[in-house]
Amino acid sequence: MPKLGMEPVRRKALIDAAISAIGERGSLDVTMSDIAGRAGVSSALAHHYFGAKDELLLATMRHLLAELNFDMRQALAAASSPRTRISAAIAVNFSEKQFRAETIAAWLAFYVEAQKSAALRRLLRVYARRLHSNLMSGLTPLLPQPQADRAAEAIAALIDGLYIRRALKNGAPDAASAIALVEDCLASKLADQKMH
Amino acid sequence: MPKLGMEPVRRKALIDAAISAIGERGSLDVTMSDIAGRAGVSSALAHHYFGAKDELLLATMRHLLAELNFDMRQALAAASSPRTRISAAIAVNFSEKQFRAETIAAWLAFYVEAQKSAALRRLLRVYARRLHSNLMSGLTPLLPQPQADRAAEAIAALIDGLYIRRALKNGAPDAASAIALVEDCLASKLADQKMH
DNA sequence: TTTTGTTGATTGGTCAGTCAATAAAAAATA
DNA sequence: TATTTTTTATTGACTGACCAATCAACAAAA
Repeated sequence: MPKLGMEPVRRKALIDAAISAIGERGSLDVTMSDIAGRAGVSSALAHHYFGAKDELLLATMRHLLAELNFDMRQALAAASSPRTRISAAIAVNFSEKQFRAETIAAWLAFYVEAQKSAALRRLLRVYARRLHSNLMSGLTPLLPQPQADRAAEAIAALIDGLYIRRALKNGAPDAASAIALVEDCLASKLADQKMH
Repeated sequence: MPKLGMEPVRRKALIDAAISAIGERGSLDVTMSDIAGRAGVSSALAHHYFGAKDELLLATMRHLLAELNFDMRQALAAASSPRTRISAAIAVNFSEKQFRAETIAAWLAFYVEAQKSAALRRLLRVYARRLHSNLMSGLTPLLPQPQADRAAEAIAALIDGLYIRRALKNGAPDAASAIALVEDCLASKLADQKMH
């Protein structure tokens, strides 16, 4: 039985600690010491494994993105029809794991930071493109191309908007009503199409 | 002719400088020196008039809010029917003056900061409530209460979402397509209602 | 004995906020 | 009007705190 090195363990712990710290503070200006402290190690060690703060933050964002992507694939795999694919793609963003004060705050903070960091901006664009294409895979069978495209755009904007607005409220996030709002908008668009 | 004191002049200049600095950097971590420098004064003077950085930032947010409010009143006054009131309330958010990279970045940064600062959070809630009620004044004559409420919620979230997504793109903001997207969503909802 | 893991101490830089000093304008006084 | 006094406007220089990043040293495994 090969003993694992400490590196992956520490990296994971530090990334988790970073999410927690960012979520609590609500922004990216958390100190390496704070993050390292939460992970139970010294700040020197965080530097040892990640080199610089930017890298740790970037890795953290990548982690968030990867988790969302994983959940998304899983949800889509379970959906059998185009219509359920759309709903699945929407629901993932408001799942128990994603739609938490901590995660929401982190996403938001990264959005802001993306204006400074080209690397982050690139990552967020990847996410945007993926969401769009996932939505499109369900929408194109139901709507003509231009409408489908516009619907996907609207849904994506709605999701981001609900995230940002959620950040202003206090108390536990209400995923159900958020989903209902998006679904309602989608239903309108689909019904609208059928009329003609 | 009473000579005006310098105070209001400096305050205005510093607030403008703050917006410019925040917009350029894309976040609130701008230095007092930077802001003061843009306004052509020393950082000591900025402290003299505003006391602390927080206060300057708060005043800046208040300024942004007041301007939006002013534009909104003007736009609503020119609208004669409920339907045009809704469109006016939407369009203001994407007007030449509001929907600029600089202003968008500042709004976004303030949203994030609001998670730390209760005072900012309160201000943003005022804005949210105002937008909601302005939208409702146009929506209630056209939709039953619960649908109107939901539509207002959706429109508000869409606007915020389009702001945040806009911040990720580069190049000039495309107000026209943003408005079209929101209007399209609204049209769907109104048509949807008529069907029943 | 080499590699891996870990830290305390240190450094260099940045920045908010303070303060004493100065200049300029206004008001009060002679 | 000419003068002193007070108020307003402004700054350079400084301080105290904080923090990312480095490094030499130590411990523990391999």
